[in-house]
Order: sequence, then structure tokens, then C-alpha cells
Amino acid sequence: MGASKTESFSAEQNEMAILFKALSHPARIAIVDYLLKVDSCICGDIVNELPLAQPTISQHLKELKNANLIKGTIEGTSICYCINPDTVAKIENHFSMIRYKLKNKCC
Amino acid sequence: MGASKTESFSAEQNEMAILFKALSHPARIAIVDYLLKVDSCICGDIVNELPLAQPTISQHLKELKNANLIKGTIEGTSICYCINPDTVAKIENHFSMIRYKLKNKCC
DNA sequence: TTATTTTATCGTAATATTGCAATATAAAAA
DNA sequence: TTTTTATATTGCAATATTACGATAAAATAA
Repeated sequence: MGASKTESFSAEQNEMAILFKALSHPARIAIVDYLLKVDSCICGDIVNELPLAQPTISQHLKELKNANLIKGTIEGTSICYCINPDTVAKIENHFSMIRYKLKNKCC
Repeated sequence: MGASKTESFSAEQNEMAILFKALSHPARIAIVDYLLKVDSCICGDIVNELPLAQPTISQHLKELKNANLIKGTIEGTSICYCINPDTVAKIENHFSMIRYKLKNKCC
């Protein structure tokens, strides 16, 4: 064993888990933070911003892209990354739903 | 290597990563869903609700507890679990901040 | 007391993630 | 063309996660 029993859960549960997994590493949080900090989409200098080697950052960017959290557009020699607002909205909605359901609770 | 370079990132980045990691597995999403679905806190029957063995669920509950996403109170023979609204609010605030910062973007 | 019930822990196998050196790819610059 | 620059991929070692059988712990019930 060892693998997640993905097939035992609903499509939405798996989808949300994939989104949260993409955000479950401090380097990927830092990448999102950086994309938010700068005024526009960022072409190239993510590698200089984080204390990780270039292949490692490339891998983290790939995971964020696979989860649809960021979009990358080729811009000459470099790639221009920015956050996908639709995916952010999807996670926000999930928590709005949680907050709504929590209203009727005791605890 | 293989371990996360936790020390290279800010306390808040690590804290958020820990919260998202706790939610990065469909079984743990399903547990949260179930705690929200039922009207009150749940004593005992989580194991019957999910297609996983009891030790596995116990482990997932422990991770949700460690991340402060759920609270467990001993209630006779069983344990009464419910969601911690403070932690939910913390994640919500994180996304409110993201949405706010995204407003000034182009993309 | 001895069951029974409920949850936790231990041990371990299978699998996944993390990080990076080395290398590859692709486009622009010289 | 060759060189430079930016990003991606490969391969691998170190570590973490997932799942569960076996077992323990702790409280109630009989």
C-alpha cells in the first residue's frame, strides 16, 4: 500500500485535495506570495528570489501550473507567470461554503 | 536530500503550508465534509462513513488535529470531533488577502 | 471481575515528494 | 554560425506519506 485511495472519494474531494496539495509546500506559498508582491506578472526572476536551485523551482512551478494555480506565457526568452484568479476563486468558494455551514453549528 | 527546506521560508509561509498540507488528502477533505454535513459534532461514527481502516482514519484525524483544523473532546467512550472555526477563518483571510492583491493585477 | 467498545500507537510495506547535479531544449544575441 | 540566457527534464538519494494488521489503552457494560 502507500498510495492514496483516490477512487474511494468524490471528484470534488479529489479536486480540492489536489489544489491544497499544490499549496502544501512553503516554496510554493512563497512563489504565490512573490507573484502577488510584484506589480505585474513576472518574467524570469523567480529563481533569484528563492533559496532553491533552478531545477527545484522549475518543478514547483510545474506543480502550481498542473493545479491551474498559475499560468505561464512565453515572453521572448523567458516565461511570464501570473496567478490564475479562477482557481483562487474556487478555493475561496470552498471556504465560503465551509463558513456558511459552520454558522449553524454549536462547538 | 528530500526534506523540505523549511528554515528557508518565513514562519507564515510555513504555517500556511502546514494548513494546506493537512487538507491535501481526499480522506481529510471527506472528514471535514462529513463534520460539516451532520448537524452537530460527531462522536464516533467517522470510521463507518469512510472506506478506510480505523487506524488510517485515526491517523488522518491526528493530522487534522495537529493542524488545528479540528478539535476533539472526550465524550464517554468515544471522542467528539468538530471543526475549529478559527483555523477556517485563518485560511479564509489568506485568500481574502490574495483576492485583494489580485485586484490590482492585469493578466 | 471480564467482556465490549472506541480510539490510539507500533511496525512495516508501498508509494510519493523534495532537492539538486547534470544535461537538454529553445530562443535571442553576438 | 556560435554564444548566451532562460527554462525543462532526467536520474537519483534522502525523506515523507499512506495504508493497514496487530496490538495497546481506556472507558463503559455486563
